[in-house]
Amino acid sequence: MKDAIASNYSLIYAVVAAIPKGEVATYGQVALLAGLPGRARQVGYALHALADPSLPWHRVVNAKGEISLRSGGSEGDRVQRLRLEAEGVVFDRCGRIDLERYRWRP
DNA sequence: CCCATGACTGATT
DNA sequence: TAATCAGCCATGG
Repeated sequence: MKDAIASNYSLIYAVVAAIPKGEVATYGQVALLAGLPGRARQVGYALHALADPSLPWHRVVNAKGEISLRSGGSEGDRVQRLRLEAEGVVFDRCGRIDLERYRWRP
């Protein structure tokens, strides 16, 4: 899977990198902006394959405004929340984000 | 080529 | 608000 940069992933990464600090975007949102409407799943797949710490992937959450847990039992989910809180994003008691308030609107 | 899996979404109940 | 169902498609075996 070395051809990741040769696929639409580049576009996905570009969109993720364009998310303003303190805001979040859903997978569907990223997919749409990346020119892949309805392919939210592939966006998640792309992020799963990603391993770039300089990319603000933590600003990408699912449609419910929750942190998507990934396989592997990584600590990523925990880090994601901490990073978002560090940017001013507030989680409710259920660990969810108010999308109406923090959702990125380009 | 076929099959199973997956950081998902949206409508419906 | 939460749970369920069906649809989406790239990736790997």
